[in-house]
Amino acid sequence: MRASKFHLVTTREIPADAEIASHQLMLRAGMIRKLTGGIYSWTPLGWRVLRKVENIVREEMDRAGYLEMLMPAVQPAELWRETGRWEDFGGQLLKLNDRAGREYVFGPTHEEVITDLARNELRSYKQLPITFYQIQTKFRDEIRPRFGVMRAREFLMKDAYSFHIDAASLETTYWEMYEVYSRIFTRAGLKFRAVRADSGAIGGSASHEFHVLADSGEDLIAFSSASDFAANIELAEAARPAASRAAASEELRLVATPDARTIEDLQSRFAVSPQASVKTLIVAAAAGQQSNFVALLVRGDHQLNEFKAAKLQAVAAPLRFATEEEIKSVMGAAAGSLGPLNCPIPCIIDHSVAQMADFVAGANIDGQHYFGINWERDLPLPAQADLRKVVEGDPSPDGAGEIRLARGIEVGHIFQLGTKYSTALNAVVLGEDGRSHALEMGCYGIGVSRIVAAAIEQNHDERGICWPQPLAPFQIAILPMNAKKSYRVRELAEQIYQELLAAGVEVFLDDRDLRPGVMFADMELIGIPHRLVIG
RNA sequence: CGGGGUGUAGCUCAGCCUGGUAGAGCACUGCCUUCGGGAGGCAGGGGCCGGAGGUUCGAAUCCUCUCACCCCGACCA
Repeated sequence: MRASKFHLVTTREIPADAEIASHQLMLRAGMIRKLTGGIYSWTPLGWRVLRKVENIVREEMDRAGYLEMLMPAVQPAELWRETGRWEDFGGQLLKLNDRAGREYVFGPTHEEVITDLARNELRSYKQLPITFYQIQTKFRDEIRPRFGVMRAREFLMKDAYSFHIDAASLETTYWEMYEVYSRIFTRAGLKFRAVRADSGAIGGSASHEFHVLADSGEDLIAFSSASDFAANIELAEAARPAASRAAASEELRLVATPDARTIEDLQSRFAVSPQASVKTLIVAAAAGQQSNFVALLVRGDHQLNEFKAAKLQAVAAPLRFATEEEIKSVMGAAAGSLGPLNCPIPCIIDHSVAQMADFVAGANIDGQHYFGINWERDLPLPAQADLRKVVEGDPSPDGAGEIRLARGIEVGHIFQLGTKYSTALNAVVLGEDGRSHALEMGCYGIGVSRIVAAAIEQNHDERGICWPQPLAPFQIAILPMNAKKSYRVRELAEQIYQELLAAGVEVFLDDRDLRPGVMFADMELIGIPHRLVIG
């Protein structure tokens, strides 16, 4: 490719609305242009990179024997009503009407369409297992699109769906897909980690996420220093403390703590270590509970894991924190002076709180704390649960090594769906036993366009993008210096360009007759790994 | 959706408080000089100051409404 023919438009200025490195660099390099909120055009340069990712994904999927196809982006509402997701998918679903007023959705995912296809195509267990996939534009009406193509509303996704006669076959393909995904991210030159995950709105049982590791990642992942345990922090369980509770050594006493509203205040003004204090959080209770609110207690140095809390039977899902007014009227004291002693609503305490002795907590009286609280002596031990986020240094839940934390960008997610969609859509096949069986189903996604941004997040420096070689738009740039004045430079550049082209190398000839510094800066910005300077 | 912020040239931003001929740098066009790390000079092109309404002799500037975008939160590949 010749630069003069490639519409390369780079800028020095950082666009004001780009927050993270990948978004800034993609705009500065001229890879993408925003059309409107969360919707982007890919320029010829950006498209080359996107296609690199797409091809790696396609090659590995094909190699595993999965079958590429293409499904419609626009899907009839009836299908979504059949599975209940017309409502359940929520505001993210982009709903459309045609001229007759018929309702459609622009596909955010394709379980409905593929399962409809499967119920019409698949008749016998002999056709199974089978895995279909497509690489296609999806639309999810994100509440808050941000970071360019990292969290766009319209994006390119590889989605795959497998069908099985039984759960064992599903599990086999699931782990096979796990390996295929690992190969894909390895081939793309990315540092990544697979973690156990919540299956969320897609539904199903087992699920893993694949994260590209980057400090700017929106997700926190926890993994073991010694074993292969790895989980999204939402899911990572805190190991039950092994030690038994220390004996009480202090008297219970009420202490005036005016203006001490936070754990930090207690620490700085009353020399109470966060490990010896308890945080009390008031959340809405699930419908039908004896009280409208529940108090959740975690140790002062810990943080509530809102996902774990929302899963508790007694707690309303989604989680809702009580407002200041609600706290005041229910507890009789303001946040900052709350605690388990004389607590008018049910308490649920984290396992680590159950281990505490001689601890400090609010007295449910404004400006007062109890010091020297001991379970079973001063008050009965309430219900316990795993409530907190794991922290660095916790023992790994599988017993091997300790927890480390890292930031990641979710680029892939695999699910064992089971029969959720096949049952809803009545997709069955005949088994060896001559009976109908609901299809066991798995689904597997990769955010193709997100990978481009994630690769930049993980691989850039102050001068620009440093593509892993398999994703680079070109492998080598030829930069002739001052070519206008030297026919030798021009001829040599042209000759080498032709030779590399003939050899099948993706070569970029900068024939723009610019000053050297400009060429160097541009090539470094767009991240061409190799550079041949002719002078 | 809740909270905060911003809309002036393709980009980054001044100007607004205190109303009076719309600006700078980068980018773009032409010419000259320069030429191995984002050059310099000269001459140019480019704006319904987000939109609508109002106040005023006069509005980018003041007022009202509206739209768009960005940031923080819940959601996700």
